[in-house]
Amino acid sequence: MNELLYLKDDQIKDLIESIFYAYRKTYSDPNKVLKKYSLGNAHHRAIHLIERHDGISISALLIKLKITKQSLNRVLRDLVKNKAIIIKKGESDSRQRHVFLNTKGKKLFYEIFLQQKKRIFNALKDSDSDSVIKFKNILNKIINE
Amino acid sequence: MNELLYLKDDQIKDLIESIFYAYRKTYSDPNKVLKKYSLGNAHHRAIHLIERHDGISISALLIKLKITKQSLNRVLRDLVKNKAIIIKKGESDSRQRHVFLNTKGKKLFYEIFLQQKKRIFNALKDSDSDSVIKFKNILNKIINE
DNA sequence: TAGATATGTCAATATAACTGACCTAAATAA
DNA sequence: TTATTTAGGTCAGTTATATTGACATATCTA
Repeated sequence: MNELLYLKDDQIKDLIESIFYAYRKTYSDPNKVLKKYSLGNAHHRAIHLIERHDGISISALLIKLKITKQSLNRVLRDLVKNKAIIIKKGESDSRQRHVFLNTKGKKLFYEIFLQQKKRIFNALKDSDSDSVIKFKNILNKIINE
Repeated sequence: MNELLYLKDDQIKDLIESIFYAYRKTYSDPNKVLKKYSLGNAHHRAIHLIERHDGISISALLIKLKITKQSLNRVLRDLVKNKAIIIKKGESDSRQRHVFLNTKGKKLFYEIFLQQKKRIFNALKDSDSDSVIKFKNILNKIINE
């Protein structure tokens, strides 16, 4: 199958490199904001997931973040200290904890997100919806492969 | 401009999340291989760049990796110990060092690359070249934004 | 009631980065 | 030629983020 130009080894090497750069740039944009709040990338990823999944449980966070509960605990402790999140006992199952952004956390999330959004928005604004759909599609294929 | 569906905040949040997952998956595939050689992700990124830019200088590596020379030095020392690279003095400017993969390094690179290639190849093999071109295009726009 | 589940925590360690200070050798400009 | 800049190396200490392993506590379920 390697006869296709875009599937030659060198093209795939380039893509692998580009995926790294796209990740690094997208996730370093908010560093100044994070520093202002004395938070790091680990906190950023947690905040992102909590915003996307309001009331997410600890175990669900662990699965998405793929870190140990000891690591997650440090991150959540910092965020509680920072008054960015609140953790509530589950109602149906009180062993579970559900994590929510509070007002300060939401403000923080949007401050972070704004930095990242700029880059993505500017990259996409001149592309047609077909390009964007194909982009998402391939990204998802890479993830789910 | 926010009236376009694919540029709504939630869509952009999804994309930012997907970029992270695509990076994480692509770069965790070779972990078993790396562990076998007692190397980590830092070594992987260096090896990748050295393969792509044979004879690259220390300063060029520093710029691409965006790490300090103290960090890079540790990585290169490990790779020299591992007999994966050789470092030669520059001919025209003997202050400079040029880094090359040797036979063992090339073998190691391809072993690592094979793991990553599988994922990318399978993700792309059913896409037409137009999709792949658009994918690359947007990835590059994100990087160069 | 016994066992499984969800979570928390203590302690030690690893990895990969950082800052800051200082050093050598070689190239280049005054 | 001397002074300065450049390319790179190194010592020491620190930080961020993760790990493993052991153990504790509620709470749910069979």
